[in-house]
Amino acid sequence: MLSITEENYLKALFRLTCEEVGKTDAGTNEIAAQLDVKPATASDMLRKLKEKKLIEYEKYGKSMLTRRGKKMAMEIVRKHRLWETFLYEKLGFTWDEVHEVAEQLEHIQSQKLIERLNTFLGNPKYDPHGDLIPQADGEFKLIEKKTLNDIAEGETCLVVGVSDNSAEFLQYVDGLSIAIHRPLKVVSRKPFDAILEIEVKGKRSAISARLADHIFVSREVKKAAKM
Amino acid sequence: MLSITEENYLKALFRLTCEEVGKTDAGTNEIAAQLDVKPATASDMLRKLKEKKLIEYEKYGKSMLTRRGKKMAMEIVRKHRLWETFLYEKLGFTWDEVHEVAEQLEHIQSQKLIERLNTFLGNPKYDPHGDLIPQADGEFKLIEKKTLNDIAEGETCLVVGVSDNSAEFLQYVDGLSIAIHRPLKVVSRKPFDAILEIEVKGKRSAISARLADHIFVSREVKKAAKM
DNA sequence: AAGTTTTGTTAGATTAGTCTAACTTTAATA
DNA sequence: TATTAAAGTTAGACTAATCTAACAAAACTT
Repeated sequence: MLSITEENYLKALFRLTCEEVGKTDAGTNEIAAQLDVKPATASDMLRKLKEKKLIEYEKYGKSMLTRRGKKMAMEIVRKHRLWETFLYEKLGFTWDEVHEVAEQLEHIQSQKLIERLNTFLGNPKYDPHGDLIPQADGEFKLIEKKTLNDIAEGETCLVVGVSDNSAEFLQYVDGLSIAIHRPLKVVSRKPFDAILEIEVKGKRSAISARLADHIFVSREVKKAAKM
Repeated sequence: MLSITEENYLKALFRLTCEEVGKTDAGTNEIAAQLDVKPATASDMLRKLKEKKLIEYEKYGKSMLTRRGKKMAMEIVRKHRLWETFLYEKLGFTWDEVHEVAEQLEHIQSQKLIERLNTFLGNPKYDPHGDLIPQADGEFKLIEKKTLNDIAEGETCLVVGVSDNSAEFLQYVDGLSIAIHRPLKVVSRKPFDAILEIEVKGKRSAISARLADHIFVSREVKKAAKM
């Protein structure tokens, strides 16, 4: 049985090294920053996780999850996202409120609970942020993420997620009516000052390219149906 | 903000000193036993809780909650029982399974979560064990508990709760078809060997007076309707 | 009332997770 | 390549919660 702290290290490693295509390992400082602890603390814990064969790690080297560590990390991420879905769908929490509470709920130990919750929610595939929920059998499809910056002028896309889960950011995008599974049109872009003009639900706003980089989108929407 | 351990001490004190009429304070050994720690450990923590003005305690004396400590303890008990109700009502957990998981869920910190959960469950008054759920405003009606041993031969009563939440006990009473809000008839009793013959849902069983002491019952049921 | 048992406390050790400060290794750059 | 900067580690200290062992106080019991 892992401690809550150990679970958090595995989750951080999963986010940093597995979730996106291309990434494979993470440095100690990067891991420490993700968990908001000092590098010394992370260094120590990485040594312990290596002992437990949950990560691959050599002194002064980068870290990555072992098969076993990845499996456990995905179970935690699965719990986190199922709880987020519960809070959003059943208790009416908003997009930006769910993360903080799910950070606590994800550590509840009960196999039965999580499977019942999954059934209760109707086997959801995505959480309220549009992130894929790992399945009980360990299945998890990696998605090549495309951001708002990849969308050409005049094109409409579908928002599928965000890469910044801070309450500040989530509230900000909510203020622009940006939401999961909602179409978004890139009206125009000014590359040199890096500002995009966008339209969501008939409402136009400006967004910086730096922020647009945190908004993941999927396929173009040819017929901007219910905008 | 209290630690999980501190919350558990407050909850133990609430159970031992507040929940039933008559009880007002608890000894160190009793508290240690409730929490499954050594008396030395409890002694130390009682000193700390006194520092924080959550309990009244003097060296070598008995302990009781202060007004502030009691309020916090009741919030934890409220959370515990709301989660038990959720697990039972919404996720189909059985009577004897809910306690263990609720022990973890009760420590989740989110005012909003617990109020939304309460609404979602339709403002329940009792948990699946028949125990009263403390209300958000701090209201909590003490109930004079009457046990199966207080019921005369030939009389029928209504089961309202149990005082032993161990999985073993809950499974045992479940095996006798004893359940909350279900009528139970005391067919006969043999005072000297302390065995009661009871009838639930037309099924007769024998139960020792020692175990009967852990089964709380309410008013007699004159017409044993749907037995 | 004296002795014994029960109850409760104190002291010192242990573990997990964190920190700071000092040090080492690796990478970047002039 | 020599120096500097960045990244990472080690050592030592701290806190919270626990334990065991030894001690002290209170409560029974003749």
